[in-house]
Amino acid sequence: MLLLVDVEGECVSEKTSKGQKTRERIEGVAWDLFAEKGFEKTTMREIAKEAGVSLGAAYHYFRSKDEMVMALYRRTQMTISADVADVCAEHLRLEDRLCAFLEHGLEVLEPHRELMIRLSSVIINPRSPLSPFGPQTHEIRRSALESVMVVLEGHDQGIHADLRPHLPRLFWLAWMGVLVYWTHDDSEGQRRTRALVNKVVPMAVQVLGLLSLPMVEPLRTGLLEVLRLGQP
Amino acid sequence: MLLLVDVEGECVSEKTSKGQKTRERIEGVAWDLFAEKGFEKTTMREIAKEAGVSLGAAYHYFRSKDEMVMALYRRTQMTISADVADVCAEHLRLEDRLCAFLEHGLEVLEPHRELMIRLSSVIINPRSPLSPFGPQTHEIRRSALESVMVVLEGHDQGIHADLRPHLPRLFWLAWMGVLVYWTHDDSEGQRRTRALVNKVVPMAVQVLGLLSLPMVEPLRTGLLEVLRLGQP
DNA sequence: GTCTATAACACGATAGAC
DNA sequence: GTCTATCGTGTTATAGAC
Repeated sequence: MLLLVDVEGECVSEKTSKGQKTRERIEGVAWDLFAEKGFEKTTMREIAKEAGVSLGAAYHYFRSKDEMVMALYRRTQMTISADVADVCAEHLRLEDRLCAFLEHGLEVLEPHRELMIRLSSVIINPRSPLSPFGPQTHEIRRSALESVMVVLEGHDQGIHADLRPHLPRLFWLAWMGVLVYWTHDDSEGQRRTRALVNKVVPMAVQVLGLLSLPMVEPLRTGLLEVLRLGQP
Repeated sequence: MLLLVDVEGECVSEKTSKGQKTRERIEGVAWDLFAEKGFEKTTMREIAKEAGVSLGAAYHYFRSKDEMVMALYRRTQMTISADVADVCAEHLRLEDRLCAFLEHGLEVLEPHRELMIRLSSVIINPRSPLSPFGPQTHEIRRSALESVMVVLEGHDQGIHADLRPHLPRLFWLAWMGVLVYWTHDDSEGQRRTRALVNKVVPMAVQVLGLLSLPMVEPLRTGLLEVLRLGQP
C-alpha cells in the first residue's frame, strides 16, 4: 500500500517499519529546513544530522536533494488524487466542481506554503529537475492531469467537443498560475487568492460556454490553433 | 522597460583603469563561455583561466557567478528602456502595436536568455527585493506601466471606457507570462513563443472588442470586479 | 537483503597573505 | 589588486552492521 515509486518506476518500498519511519523522519526534517532556510542553503549534512542519521543513510533513502522535494510533490499529488472524487461528488455544476477542487488543493498545500515560497526559486528554473514542466516530473504531472479530468467529467455544462480535449492542460496551467498568485498573496490566510478564484472560475466557465456557441466559430478555431501551438 | 535595475543601488566602480580593463575582460570571457556552453557547465576556474587571471582575482571583481550575470544584465537594461515609442510609432492598429512591442522586447532580451533564466529564480521570489510585484521595484514598475500606456494610446480600436484603466496592468502581467513561457521555450530561436504571441494578441484584442459591446454588460462588470480584486 | 557509516571526490566559494 | 591555500557543498564508492 505504501509503495513509493521513484523516477523510473522502480519500486523502493521500505520493507521494515523501522526504515519507513526513518525515511519519514528525514523527509519531515528536510521539509522543515527547506521552509526555514531555503533549498540551496540547506545542506544534506544538516538534514542528516538533524534527523539523527548519517549522511550515507540519508542518501540511501533519497538519491539526491531534489528527490526530497519530489517526495513532497508526490505526497501532495497523491492526497489530491485520493480526494478528488469526494470533493467533486457533491457538485454538479462545472464551476462548483472547479472551485471545490482548487480550494481543496490550496487547503492541502497550506501547511507547506513557506516551503513552496522557498522552492519557487527552484521550481521556476526550466533547467531544474524539479520544474513542473520538465521530464523528471512527468509522472506526477500525468497524475495531476488525471485528477483534473475527473473534475471535468460528469457535469452538466455544454462545451464544444473540439474544446474539451484541451481543458485538462488548460486548467492545470491555471492551477499553476493560482499557485504563483498564492505565494505572492500576503493577505491573512490567503483569502484574497480564494476570493479571486471564486470570482474568476464562474466567469471562465461562462466564457467557455459562450465559446461553444455556433456563432463564434472563427474565434473558437483561432483559440484551438493557439492551444495546438502551445504544446508540441 | 520592465524588470530590475539594481538592488540597493550599489556602485562597484573600478578605481583604476587597469582594474576596469580586467573586469571587462573577465566579463567578456564569461559572456562568451556562457553563450558557448551554458551557464551551469561553465566553471569559474575556466573563466579565470581563459581571462588570464587567477580564480581569486575573478572573485575579487565578481562576488559570485551570479554577480557576473547581474553585471551582464544591467548592461542590457539601458537598451530595453530606450526605444519603446519608436517601435509603436509606425503601427495604428492595437494588435500590431502590441505585437511589435512584445516582439521587440523579446528581440532585445534574446542574447541574454540564459541570463533571464538564471534571474527568474530571483524574480519569482515574493520575498526578494527584486520581485516585480514588490514595493522595492515600484518605481521601475511604474515606469514600465508608462511605457505600456504609450503602446495602448493612439490606436483606433474601440474599447469600453471602464476597461481602459485596467489594460496597462493587464498587459504588463501578460508580458510577464510571455517571459515565463519564453524561458521555458526550447524551440530554435524561441520561435514558438513568437508564433504564440502573434496568434494570441490579435485574439485578445478581438475579445477585448467583444467585451466592449453593450450586450455583454454583465460579463464586463464581472470582469471589472475581478480586476479590482486582483490588485488592492 | 536491508540498513548505516566512513572516506573521498570535484566543484563553487572564501579568507587572508602578499 | 592579486593570488594561494583552504573550506563547505552535493554526490559517490565502499565497507561494514543488522
